[in-house]
Amino acid sequence: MSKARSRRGGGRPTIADVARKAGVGAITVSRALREPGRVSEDLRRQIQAAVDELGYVPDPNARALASARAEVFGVLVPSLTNNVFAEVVRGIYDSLSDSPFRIQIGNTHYSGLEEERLLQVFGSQRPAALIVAGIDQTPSARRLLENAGCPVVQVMETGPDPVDMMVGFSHLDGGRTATEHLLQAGYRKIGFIGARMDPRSQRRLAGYRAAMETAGLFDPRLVTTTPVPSSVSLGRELFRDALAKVPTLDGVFCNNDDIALGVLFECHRASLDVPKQIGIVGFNDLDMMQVSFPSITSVRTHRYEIGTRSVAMALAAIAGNRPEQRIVDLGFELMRRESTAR
Amino acid sequence: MSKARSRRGGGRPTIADVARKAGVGAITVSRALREPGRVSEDLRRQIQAAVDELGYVPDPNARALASARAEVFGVLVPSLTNNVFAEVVRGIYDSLSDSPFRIQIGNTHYSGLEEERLLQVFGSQRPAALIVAGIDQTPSARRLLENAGCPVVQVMETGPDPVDMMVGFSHLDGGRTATEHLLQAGYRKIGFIGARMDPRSQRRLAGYRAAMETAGLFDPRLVTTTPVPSSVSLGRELFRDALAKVPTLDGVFCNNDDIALGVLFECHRASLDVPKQIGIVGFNDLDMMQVSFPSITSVRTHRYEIGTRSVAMALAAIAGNRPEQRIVDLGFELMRRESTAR
DNA sequence: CAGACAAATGGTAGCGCTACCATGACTGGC
DNA sequence: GCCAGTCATGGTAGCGCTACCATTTGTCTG
Repeated sequence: MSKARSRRGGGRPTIADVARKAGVGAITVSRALREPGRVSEDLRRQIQAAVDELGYVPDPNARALASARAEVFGVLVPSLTNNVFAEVVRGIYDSLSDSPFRIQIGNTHYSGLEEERLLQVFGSQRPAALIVAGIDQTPSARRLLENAGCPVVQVMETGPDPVDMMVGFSHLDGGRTATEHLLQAGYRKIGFIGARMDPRSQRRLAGYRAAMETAGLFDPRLVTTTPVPSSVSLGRELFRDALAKVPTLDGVFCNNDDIALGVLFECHRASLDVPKQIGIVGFNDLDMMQVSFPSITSVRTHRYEIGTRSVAMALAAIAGNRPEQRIVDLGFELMRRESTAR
Repeated sequence: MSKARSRRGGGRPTIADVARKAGVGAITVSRALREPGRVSEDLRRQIQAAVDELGYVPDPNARALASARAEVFGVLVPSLTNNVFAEVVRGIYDSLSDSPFRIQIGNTHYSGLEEERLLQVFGSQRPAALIVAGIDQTPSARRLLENAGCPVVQVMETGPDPVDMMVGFSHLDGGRTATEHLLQAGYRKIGFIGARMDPRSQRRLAGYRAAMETAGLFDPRLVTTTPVPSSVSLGRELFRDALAKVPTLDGVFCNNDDIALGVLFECHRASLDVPKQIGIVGFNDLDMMQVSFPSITSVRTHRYEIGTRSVAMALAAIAGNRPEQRIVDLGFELMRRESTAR
């Protein structure tokens, strides 16, 4: 039919092929696909028929080049395997599954430098929006976000100074609430056990410390932390360290639920009664917390909702109506369970 | 300087700006960036200086359009929160972090139709490679993979008929090995407990069944499954169901470790001695299996390595030297622990 | 020293799409 | 019935980059 398929390109149908087949101009095909309302119903039908017949799929690269805007959401998280971020990402995916937007995830490995590098890479694509975990960007990363030319949502935490928008909650309040709960339950020698100690963990620790100081019970020897990535087995080890330091320990607030589970298992192993001798509180409230024996008190966080909400805000901003509320605090909920019921 | 910044584009430096500043042709800049060996050292240095000074970052969309090939790895997994796939994805990310390739993850939600849709979307970008979980693509999805025009790696499982390449292991053998271990330990009324029951779970079940039939002990009432997504709490519930059906149950092979953990907790709650009254075997060997009390026997799978290996094979194929071994079986390892030590 | 050949560089012409700016056909008000 | 104001459609000119094909220079052969 055509006298010569162009040398490059895989011979896939282009918008020009569709236009020819439908007997319209290329630009009308483009419009029919992106702004159907601006094309008469007749032509729309013809074009759709041509699209179906040819199996035409628009080339997103050409689209991005021509419009100087890629239909991509850039998402930056510090870890892919940590269930917490996986849930946020799942929320983002589910919210975007019916939209034309693709998603590109970057793994910063909890490194500010890596975050900068990824922002550079992501920015070069002119993404439609950026969603980044945390509020502690390096100055250079912050500048990249400010100049990204697209909506930016910082997630997981709230803070006073958003680049653009924020969805999260106060980790400091979460830590304080968890610790106050232990205090109210009558525990006194309450330890803090934390792994990784990223900025959010630091703020949970700060909340713990505030509560303990208010009660006049803070003692630095009660705090056991490590920069090592969190795991259940690490929770067990850290708990043993903590007990070695302070044998009279009668409660622990754990950085997260993996650590808490490790503590519980070690209590079983050492025949320490939970909650009688040791009270345990976790953070995030993973599904297993309510099932364990005994079930474990934890601070429930709304991770999936953080993902869906951040997308909703970004989409609104893209559509031109930026939410008037730029900082959304989704809060948390203390789930009281057997591990602190004494 | 330039008489008029083009109306479109964000005013970011382009390859022409770099070329002008370095006093060379645009194409030479392009080469210096992509095939440094073909440009003299002098020019390379000049060009690098211009790139640094201008802060030039190539536009991946323009690059993809011009070269009919995007530097993107498309990755299709059925779930983002399931730790198993998260580990595979982490391996992929780590292997690709120093390469120019970006990664795009698609979440199929265990749906063949969704997989087809995503393959369509991914294919429209002309990705550099595709990595897909599983070997049970729909005929239409399989056709899309065959016509993708790029290396394809099917991961998680091995099978007889790869689209292109495969990295995984035999879930059937894994299930059989786990069950045989329980039999050797002296358990007789061994149940199978499974959630989600995707094709891989089905094959683990088939392995269980094969082992039980060989021993002359298979009984359909020993099998308890549900299509519901897996979780620790579900494991607990399914175990109660299984016990209600067969009160003399003395062992369980669990679909995965979440289920196994749920079973363990229910045993604690019901004061069933593990391993004396009930033997438990999990699948995947998550970190917590070795820490739990008692520790849980599990089939260790090499998820991270599946990710790294699949990338290595794809990169080799892109570089033009397709591995001669197109099917790589990474095997598994039975980790014997307290939960079956009677 | 002519001719052949490789290495280094550049010019031109798109890749497939959309922004921008016409154009023509209507509609409605006075 | 004329003019402004819509609406539907199309043409043209790029977006920023690279494939392809020169062109130039230097090096080697006989």
